[in-house]
Formats: sequence, structure tokens, C-alpha cells
Amino acid sequence: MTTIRSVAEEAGVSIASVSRVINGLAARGDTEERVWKAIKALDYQPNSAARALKVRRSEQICLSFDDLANPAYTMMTRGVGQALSASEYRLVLASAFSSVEEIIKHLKTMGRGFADGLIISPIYGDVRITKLLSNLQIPVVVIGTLPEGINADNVWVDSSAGVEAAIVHLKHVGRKKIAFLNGPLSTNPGRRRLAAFHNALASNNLQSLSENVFQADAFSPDSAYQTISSSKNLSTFDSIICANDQLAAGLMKYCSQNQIEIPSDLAVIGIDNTDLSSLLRPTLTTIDLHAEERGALAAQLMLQRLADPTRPIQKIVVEPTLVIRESTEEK
Amino acid sequence: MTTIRSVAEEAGVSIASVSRVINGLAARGDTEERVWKAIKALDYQPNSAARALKVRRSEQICLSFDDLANPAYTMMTRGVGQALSASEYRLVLASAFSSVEEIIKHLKTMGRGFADGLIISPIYGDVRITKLLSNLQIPVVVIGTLPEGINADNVWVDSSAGVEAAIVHLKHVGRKKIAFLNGPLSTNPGRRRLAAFHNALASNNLQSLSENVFQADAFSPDSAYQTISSSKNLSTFDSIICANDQLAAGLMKYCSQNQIEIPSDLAVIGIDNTDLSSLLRPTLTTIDLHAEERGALAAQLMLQRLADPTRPIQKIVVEPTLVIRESTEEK
DNA sequence: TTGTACGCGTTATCAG
DNA sequence: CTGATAACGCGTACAA
Repeated sequence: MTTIRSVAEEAGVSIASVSRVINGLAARGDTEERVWKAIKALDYQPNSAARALKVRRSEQICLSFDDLANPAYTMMTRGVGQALSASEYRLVLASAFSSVEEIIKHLKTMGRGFADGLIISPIYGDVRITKLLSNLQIPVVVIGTLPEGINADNVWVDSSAGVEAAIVHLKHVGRKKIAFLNGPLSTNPGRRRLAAFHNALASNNLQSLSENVFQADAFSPDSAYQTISSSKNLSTFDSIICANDQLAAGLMKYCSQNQIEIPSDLAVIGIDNTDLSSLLRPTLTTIDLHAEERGALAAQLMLQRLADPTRPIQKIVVEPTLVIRESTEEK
Repeated sequence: MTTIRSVAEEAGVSIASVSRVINGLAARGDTEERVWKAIKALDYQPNSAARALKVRRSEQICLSFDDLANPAYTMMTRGVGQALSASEYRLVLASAFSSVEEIIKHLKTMGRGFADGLIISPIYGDVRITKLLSNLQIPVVVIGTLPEGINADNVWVDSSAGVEAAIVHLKHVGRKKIAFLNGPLSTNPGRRRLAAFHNALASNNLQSLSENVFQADAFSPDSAYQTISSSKNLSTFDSIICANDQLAAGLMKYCSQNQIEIPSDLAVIGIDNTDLSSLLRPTLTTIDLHAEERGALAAQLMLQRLADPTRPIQKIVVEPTLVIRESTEEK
């Protein structure tokens, strides 16, 4: 193994000089030159564990969320990864595959100092998670709604405004009987989007028809398909907003199999603007929540906080964008 | 900060005893009890940097690939993440966002000991990557074709067999004029899948029509769309195999915009069996290369090698599966 | 400007 | 079975 000692020997200087050269501190020209030469010759790489132990920084940032299967999180991961790739920090992934217990396990190990910061998108409102987060000794950036009592940098998107815009749009293209296909109510997005739906109906003077909420038990196409298949009142509505594109895709599959024409029989709107939305037939009108951008913003917040721990807490609000495609064209 | 010393003090024993208790070595009943009590009381977590420095293991496994934007890699990541989540190892992501230079940068830092193993899917045949890989001091598992001269555990899928099966299937449903929509030739999959196409045509006594290869410059829907739009001979063919589902989706978009009926005018086959394939209209016949499973297998190979560095090199071959859907139904 | 020496928090060795 | 102590590789006072 090639350590800082071997380099020092090779270059004929002390280890202190090698360390200084590496960390860009003052050194005489020829010393510097010899050190770099030795480093190249031996292909020396500072040991990150020793360095971390000494400087108390791991140069790693942990990204934690609930389910990598959800494309929205994939997009976020890309944003974070891209923003971090230019920095000195590595990205450690801690996806929990939809289990609160796993997230808690992860959070507990965060005290070990293997990460300098945590970016987390906590979709379950579990109090244990909140408690662990608030006890954390490293900076936290939350993507999504900030849990009660947590004071952290935050990237937030007003999904309610997106749902509102969707309903305004539906009204504008002449739809009045609007339904909502929701994901699990055990999640923050599920609860928030449903509430937004009801509020938006009211604020637009639209009737809230009975049984206008279809409740899927996961944010997945299959779950949407099951839910819709087993409920018999879809034909009551002329339009439906889905809590994400995956749900919309599952719904559209059901429609195409049951001779329900989109958009003539039923207008459909999704959320997230995933790749899916422009590839489905018809193409899907959707609320872009800018997941990738939010990931990048969260990473930037983290880098800034790491660079200056004293700066005031920041909250960045991202505005949703309604992307209009074929699935809501006028009849 | 609470260290092993504080725990020792609290428990009234030596730090050596604390270390032993933690690592499950022999200790007298009451000693053990007091140590655990102190650990709970102080909420002690061993510092991972100090531990890594001492035992020369970071308990991290690095996953490196070229582009997280490609759903196939997302699926792989999930497989790896899930397989690792039960282990003591963390998953460090090093996605390179389609730049060879970035991969090389990552590989160079692997010498620092921040990861105990590297799982990599090198799709560019760059010699510098091969060289860096062979110099690595930690175990490597390669997903995909093993670069010349590299001796590593390997998870390989015979995509040629998949293409062959696709062509047999097309022939069986009465298609004879088969085209191929390829991704970049600068990638291993691009080169291999194209070769497989030509071989399969020959072995099935099918005519290789002129200009039967459409060459996209990325494995993305947009790229497929551009490529097909700017080439005027698509109507020459009655069927087309695409180098992945993304390309197929882009192609299908073009078709639906240009009144080309699938499957009656053109049968379409994709590769990867991503979520997309069952959600597109018509649903897409595709070659499942079992990306998630390959990721999980690679992780298992890595865990096994880490547990026993002397075990012989393993190569796991995954068989592709042709998933038949609507896009290749008989006319 | 350079070198010596110490400490970061652990694990592991070796006497007791 | 336990406790003192020497590493692990690096960064940095402090002294030269």
C-alpha cells in the first residue's frame, strides 16, 4: 500500500510537506515539484478513512427516500447526482423500498459520521422519523413538506397549485364532472393532493360528486388498474386527475381495454411529467413538479450549508407547471 | 461527541472491553450488561471512519454506470440496492451521466479505499477503463460483457439470444422484412445487438434488405424519433426490432403521428421490458433482459467474494425472455 | 519553509 | 476475562 510516508520518502521530504502540497498550502517550488512527481510515480491516493477521521468529514452526502421504483425519485436522484458530480462529495444512496422501518434503521446509522449531510424526502409522516431527524448532528435538507418541528433547509413544491391549475384547465375545456385517482393516504403526497383536489373543486364552484375519489394503495400502474377495475362508477365522470403519471398510465390501460375513449369520454391528467407522459397514447396532460430540478436544488442547498454552516435556513419553493397534451383536448 | 471512551467511563470498564462487547467477543455477563446499558444511555454509535481506518474496510460498495437516465440502469440499481439492504454494506452511487471522462475520474478515486468493492457496467469499450479496472485493488463485478483482459466476477446476459428469439417470433407471425433501430455504436450493447441482428437474419434465412438499420445516436425516445423522421424508408419494412424500449417508444410516437398502424403496418419489438412496455398502446413485445435481477445477482456475487476472496471467479449467465404483447400480433 | 510529534476513534495484541 | 497500549494514515501545532 502506498501511503503518505512512501511519497515523502520517494520525494525526499517530510510527510508534512507532502500533506501541505496536496492540500495546497505554501511550499517552495522545487519541493512542490518533487512531491507531485513522487505522487504520480507511486500513483498515490490519500486514504479517505484516515482523512475522514482526522478532518471529521466523510465527503459523502446521503440521499434517502422511500422507493426507488417511483420514477419521480429516479428523476430526483439524477438531479442530486448531477449537482454533486461537480463537487467533492460522493452520493450515498439509502433507498428504503417502501418500509418505514428501513428508513428508521438508516437514520439511526447516520450518527456514525459516514455522511456529512442528509437529503431526505420523507413521505410518511411518522413521528419517529421526525424525532430522529431533529436529533441528527449533520445538516439535513428536506425535499417535500417539512415535518412539524423540524428546522432544516427545504425544497418545496406547491402541488396544490398544480392540482388547482389542472382543475382550472379541465373547466376551461368544458369538463365539469371531475374525479380524483389518489395514491396511499398514508403518504404526505397522497394526503396533500387529495386535500388540494377538494379545495380546488370548491374554489372553482364545481360540484363535488359522490364517490369522486378512487383510492389506490400504491403509486403504481397496477394498483390504479386494480382500483379502477373493481369500482363501477368511472362512467359518472368526464375527467379525472391522477396523483401521479403511473396511476394515470394504469387507468389509461384500463380505458383502452374497456372502450373508454380518451379524451372524448374521459379527460385524464397526471402528475410528475415523467417520460411516460409524452410516450403514452394519447399523450398525457400532466402537472410537472420538476423532480429533477428539486433534486439539484436540494443538493445545492446542501453544498451551500456545508460550505457555510451559519447561513440562515433557506426554503426554496418550486412552482408546478401544467403541461398540456392530448389527454385533455376538447371534445 | 460520544466516543468509545465515554462509554467505557460510563460503564466503568476499559475501552477494550467496550470494543469486545460491541464486536461480540467473550465478556463476563455483568460487564456486557453494563456496557450495553451505557451504550443505550449515551446513544453511542461507533465512528465509521475510525473503524474503517483500523479494519481497512469501508463497508461500502460502489455502483458505477453510464447513465441513470436509462431505465434499465434504474432497474439494476434497484436490484443492487435491494440485495445490499439486508447486508452490512452501503450503496455508493457513481453515475457518470454519459461521459467516459467522468467514469475514469471515478475509477481513479476508487484507490482511496472508500469502497470495498465495485460493481460496474462499462458500456463504452474504452481501453483506459479496462486498464484502470485491472489495476484496482478491490473486487470488481462486471455487469455486461467482460472487457478483454479483465478477470472478474461477471453477470452476463445473452442479448443475442434475445434478438434471435425476436426474429424467430417475427418470422412466425409472418413478417419477413425486418429492420433494426439501433442505439449508439460507440457502446457495447449497440455493437452487440446490431451484430446479433445480422446473425439472426442469416441463421433464419431471412433477407437482409438494404438500409435495414436505423442508427440513433442515443438510447432515448427523442433520438429514435429524430432518426426515424429523417429517414424515408421505414415503409419498406413490415417489422422492426429496437435496441431498447425507449427507442421503440420514440418510434411508436412517430408511427401514431404518421398513420402507421402497429402491428398491422409494422410490428415492433423492444428490449428491456421496462414499465413502459406494458403501458404503451399497443402494448410492446419486448426482450426482457432482467436488469433488476442482474443487479441483484451482481450484488450477491460481490457479497460472496467479499466474504471469501479466494473463491474462484464466477460468471452468471442470465437468459433473456421474449415477452409477447400486442405490438407483434398477427395481421 | 520544513520537520517532528501528537492525536483523531477504533481494533487487536499481550500481559496480568 | 480484563486493561493498558500500540498501531491504522493523515493533518497540523509547534519548534527549528
